[in-house]
Amino acid sequence: MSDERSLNPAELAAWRAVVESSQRLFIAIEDDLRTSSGLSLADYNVLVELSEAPGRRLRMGDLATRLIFAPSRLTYQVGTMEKRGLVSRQPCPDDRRGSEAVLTDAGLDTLRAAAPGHLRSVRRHFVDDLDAADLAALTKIFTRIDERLTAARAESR
Amino acid sequence: MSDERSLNPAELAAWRAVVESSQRLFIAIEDDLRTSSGLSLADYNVLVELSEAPGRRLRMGDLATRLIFAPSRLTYQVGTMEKRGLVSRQPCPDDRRGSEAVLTDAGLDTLRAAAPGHLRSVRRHFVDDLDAADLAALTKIFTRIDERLTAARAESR
DNA sequence: GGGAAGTTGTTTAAATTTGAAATACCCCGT
DNA sequence: ACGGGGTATTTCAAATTTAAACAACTTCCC
Repeated sequence: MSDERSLNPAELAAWRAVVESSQRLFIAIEDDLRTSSGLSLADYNVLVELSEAPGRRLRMGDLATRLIFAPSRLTYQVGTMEKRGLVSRQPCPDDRRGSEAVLTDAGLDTLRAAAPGHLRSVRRHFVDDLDAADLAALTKIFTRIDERLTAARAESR
Repeated sequence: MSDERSLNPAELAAWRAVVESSQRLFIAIEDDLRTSSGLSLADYNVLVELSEAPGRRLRMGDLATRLIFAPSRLTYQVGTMEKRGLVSRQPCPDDRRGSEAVLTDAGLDTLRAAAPGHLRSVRRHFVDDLDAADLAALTKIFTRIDERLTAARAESR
């Protein structure tokens, strides 16, 4: 647009709205999840990813990528969930460096118990405020941003 | 929409797109800021808030609210910035319980040095992908979400 | 085959974030 | 003026996150 050194008011307003509101949104939804199920959003997302994966299991690296977690963070995260019996860890059959996180039955039960409340929370704080056009716009915009980021990341290697 | 227990595909797609992409977006922009200026996004935002405040100073509580920081987190954050000479802390004149964070000249210089690069980064990863309609849509949507959250928070007290 | 080079995960220590409790103070009603 | 009930910020310990250094494999390429 104008000066490439700064942002015009419309650009700045959009950027600040996204930064601040998304922050508050995630906090509100995580608070709901914590009080209704005792799970953190990270816990929940691990359970979702594993439950959707074939064999209810994923390589640590895959899981880390999907969750956008640094490797050591995932090691810790899965460690705490293992202690609580939600997942177990198994050595990877074909690659002995690797290990897999596996969803336990208890983990699946926990997810099933937590999901309705969480989805209700997402609906209440997010979806209910939006019409179909809004949803489409958000999906388009954030998908595009993500593609660009991925492309940029690929370049810088 | 349909079943109030879950989300339909369009709703789920929008939610996941926002969660994942915004995450990656913030990480990318913070990485840029870190390498170009050595500041974290939290550092930067503190500097921005103080620079825009009358007298370049804010009560700790106000600052915490604007940054969406828990009080003790802000105490720590300002502590590290004080060590680096970016801000100073002064007792609040009219309320002896309180203290104010004050932007130092060095802090302002640091902000001025960091801002162009940061804004360029925001432009590159975010603004450049969007047209005026996208920006307006984002501003509208996230402002609405924020209003609802604030209303909900007010209710629950 | 042998080893250099690259992967995958974990470990460690340090930095950050959280949450509860402590501290210091304000303000209102008596 | 005094007590009780808030409010503002810090302190402290525990939990989480990060970054760097490792250990154990795999892969490539000769």
